[in-house]
Amino acid sequence: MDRRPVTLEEVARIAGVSRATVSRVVNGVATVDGELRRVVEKAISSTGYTPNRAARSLVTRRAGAIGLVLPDEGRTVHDPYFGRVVAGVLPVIRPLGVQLVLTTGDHREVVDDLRQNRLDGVILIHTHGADPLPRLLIEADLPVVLAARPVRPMPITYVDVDQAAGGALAADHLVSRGCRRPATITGPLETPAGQDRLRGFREAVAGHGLPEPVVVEGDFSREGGAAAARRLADADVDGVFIASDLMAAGALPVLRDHGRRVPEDVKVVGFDDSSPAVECDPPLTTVRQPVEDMAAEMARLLVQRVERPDRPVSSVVFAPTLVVRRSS
Amino acid sequence: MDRRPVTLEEVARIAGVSRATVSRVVNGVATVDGELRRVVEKAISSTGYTPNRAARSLVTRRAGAIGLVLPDEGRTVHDPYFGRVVAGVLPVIRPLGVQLVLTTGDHREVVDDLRQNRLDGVILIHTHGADPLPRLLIEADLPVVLAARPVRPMPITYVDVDQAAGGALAADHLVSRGCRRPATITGPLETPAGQDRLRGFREAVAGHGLPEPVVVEGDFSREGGAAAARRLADADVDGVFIASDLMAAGALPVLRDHGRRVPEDVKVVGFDDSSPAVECDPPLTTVRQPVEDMAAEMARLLVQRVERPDRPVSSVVFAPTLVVRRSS
DNA sequence: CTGAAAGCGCTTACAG
DNA sequence: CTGAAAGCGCTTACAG
Repeated sequence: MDRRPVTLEEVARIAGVSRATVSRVVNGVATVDGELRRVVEKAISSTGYTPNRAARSLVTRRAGAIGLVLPDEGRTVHDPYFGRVVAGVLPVIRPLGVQLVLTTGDHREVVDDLRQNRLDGVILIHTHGADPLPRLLIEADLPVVLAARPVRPMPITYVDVDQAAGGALAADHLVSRGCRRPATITGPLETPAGQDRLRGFREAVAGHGLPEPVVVEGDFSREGGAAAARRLADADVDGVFIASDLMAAGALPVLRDHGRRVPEDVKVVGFDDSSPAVECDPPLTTVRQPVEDMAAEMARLLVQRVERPDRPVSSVVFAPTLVVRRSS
Repeated sequence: MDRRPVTLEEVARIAGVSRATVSRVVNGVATVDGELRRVVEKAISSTGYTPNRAARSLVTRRAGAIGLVLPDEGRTVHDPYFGRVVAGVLPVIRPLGVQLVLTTGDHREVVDDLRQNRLDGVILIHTHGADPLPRLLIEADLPVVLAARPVRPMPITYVDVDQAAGGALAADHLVSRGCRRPATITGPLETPAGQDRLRGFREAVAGHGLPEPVVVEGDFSREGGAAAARRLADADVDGVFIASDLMAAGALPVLRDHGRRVPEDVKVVGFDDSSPAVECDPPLTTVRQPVEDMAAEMARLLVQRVERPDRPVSSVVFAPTLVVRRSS
């Protein structure tokens, strides 16, 4: 049994043409004569030929692979968000013959992999303000796409959800449910997501002619949500927009302990539609990001960037949706 | 600014030796003269040389990459288990210069990737009994490691937790907490995990001189757990081993609705130590698999298999541990 | 122990 | 439009 895969050489011999011609057909070069093309295509399918990517890589200096950079901390890998990103990226790149490589956020390694053509570009998820990697990559002019708007403005391609629109969605929903005395537990206010969700919520509340909402700053963590809820438990509010499901999961038991029933006394809307949203009691109404779609778009933008590095950077912002459950 | 990475050629010129010699030093061939080796090493570090993997791949017929095969269903990607696997594999293969490629379970693609040297081997997680992929890979003699013992015995390398020992751990704990009338909600009894957890639990219960436990078959799902709990709610039992946290999360509200307090009236032990275990009310005592360690071992076994395909297949079984929380 | 040389399987100017 | 040929950057028999 022959373990050696079919090569271009063999296809060429069978089709009675040169290797160059087969190569052109494989790569879809338009100038090949129609009849010849047909002969070659038949030879390809009869042999089951697939190009050897190492050989191709060697001459094109393309890896045929993009990287998904995880934070150094294993922490975020556990996040279901991560799986949704993968589910969005894969269907876009597989048909292109591009592989998805998982890599940790070690800066040297990422830059090295890119420089040495082991990776054609990278998708960065969960970068924080202090992370120097985005700027490093921009300065080296290496293809990169961020999964969120960077903390400080920079000439980089990113894909994000319209955070402010998400806050507004929450406000509109609470109002439609009869809330008149709104409050919010925000994310960390030094992050774009924290700021924008608050701004959107505030503006929509004002748009409904309601009083300025009570604002307590949180930190996106379960404990942070619980702490913020303690400060809110005795306030005169009847609806709370909590800027992450995880914080909401921390807040719910606190509200209950203070005798505030959800949704009867106070309605709650979260953000993310992550697993805590479903596992909470009651299950959370929440703002959902179309993560799979966003990830697919990141993959498309990255591939585009790899193929046409000269193109100007462009970013894309997606609209969030509301998932209604029993907490409101 | 020169974007071209340093090549073997340049290092050889700088060190005043042939390319072959540099190659030998890079690959740790022992026969190189000590002095020469030092000169070459200096040239390497002064230039920051890293081998071009496409070129190397082309001649060695090794991809320098292994695949992590996800189930076709995007479903399981969302599982935190997946992230723990990645966190375990990466530290093992990075130092070896091996990449981790994510791929879906399409059989043709997996076999093709392996045959065409785009992947040196694959790790299969979440395969079920009907999945033909493991057998396909064995028959083609392609390197593969399973994340669990296969449903039907086959000559394949796998890494698993000692499921029976996990069941015994649960039994011992319940008994030590004073339970005398045990019950269990099992996994699907056609799976090895379902069978073994039950067997281990039963044997340990018998070993303590207690009566045969009440057994209700479940299916590892939340709803299945709830359904099984309804059949158990009015039984005369004071301790339940539930073979997955997810089922336990479904069972807990049912028990509560039937007026059975956890842990006062009935103690509960789950399995997996997954996120539902923490998010349950009360949080679950549960059997934990050392997933990161197991994943690291899978990576090691796979790399070994790639390097020495002749070696006999061996598998590894890890011991589970008990995580005690408030449900017991 | 070391080097000259062949060759891995492609792509791509360059002629024609 | 097509082919002959060079070349991508390595590894590895093969001599010496």
